[in-house]
Amino acid sequence: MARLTKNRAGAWLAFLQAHSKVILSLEAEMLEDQGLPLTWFDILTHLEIEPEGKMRMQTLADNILLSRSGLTRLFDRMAKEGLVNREPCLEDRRGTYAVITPKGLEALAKAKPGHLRGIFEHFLSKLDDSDVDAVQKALAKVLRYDFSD
Amino acid sequence: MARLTKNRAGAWLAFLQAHSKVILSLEAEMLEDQGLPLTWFDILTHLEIEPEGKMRMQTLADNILLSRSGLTRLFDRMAKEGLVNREPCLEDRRGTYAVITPKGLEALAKAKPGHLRGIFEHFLSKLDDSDVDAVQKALAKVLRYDFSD
DNA sequence: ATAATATAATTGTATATGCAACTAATGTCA
DNA sequence: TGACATTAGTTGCATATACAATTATATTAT
Repeated sequence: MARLTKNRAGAWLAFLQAHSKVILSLEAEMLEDQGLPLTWFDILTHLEIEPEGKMRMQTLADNILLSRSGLTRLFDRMAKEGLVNREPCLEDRRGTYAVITPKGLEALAKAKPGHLRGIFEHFLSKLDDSDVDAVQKALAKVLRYDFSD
Repeated sequence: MARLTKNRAGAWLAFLQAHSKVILSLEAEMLEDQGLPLTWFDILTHLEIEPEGKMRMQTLADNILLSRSGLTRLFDRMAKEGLVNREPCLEDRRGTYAVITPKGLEALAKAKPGHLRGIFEHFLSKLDDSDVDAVQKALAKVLRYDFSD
């Protein structure tokens, strides 16, 4: 294992702290301005990009990194607000589709611009183009699947 | 507001996903190998670096980004395991010091090498020196306090 | 074809966390 | 100095999440 130099420790700390700072801001703003928890926004976003606005529960849970039971409850809460709905899955009758409703699409459309503005305000606007490229390139390596894992 | 180019979106997504991936791995390993939740490790680390191994509850809560009530309960759980203790604060009798115990120091010392190894394995080892510098520099800008906020 | 196994989603239960209310101590200002 | 506001910490209550068990359906092996 290589040495933990000052630069490496600095990069790691900056990574942790920057994430906390930015996410806390975005969460607070989303809740304040739209009355939506960020997880709700996340779900709506994932459903919207699907061709028919629907996705299997399991896949959705994987996408947002939540346990299946966690998703079940979260989804219940969102359904109670009319933002999403369950639909039986005909191909596999064990399964359920998570579907975004018109009201969900509307809430998402309303929330998106502010969220995007927040991402700029708290993150992107602080970086010049070369920073953006460097961060993207470096963190893509972190994400890359590695056989030695 | 500037345009959301493909590169910018990519950097933002990589940032989110890299953080999730790395933190989930580190959390799982810490719990698996040491029986410590990562938040516990965090608390112990913050206390250890204090001159006398102690810190006011409020300050500690701020440092680990937890509500005061959240810390009260978390600290109770850790105290029940003997890793930390409360001490009255003589200068301000409303206050309480959070103190790390010998057992806490021991647990921390035992857990540190593995955690460090994890940070290398999941994050630092994927980056070359120029990545490290670039990430550190870019994310330091994100953290910088900005008067236009 | 059928028995054994695996998978999708939900539910029971335990844990973790935040907000608001509360208590005790401190600070302030008129 | 003494009433009022502020601060530190804890507790009651509501919410969010995970793990294990459960139910219903699908897949596999013989």
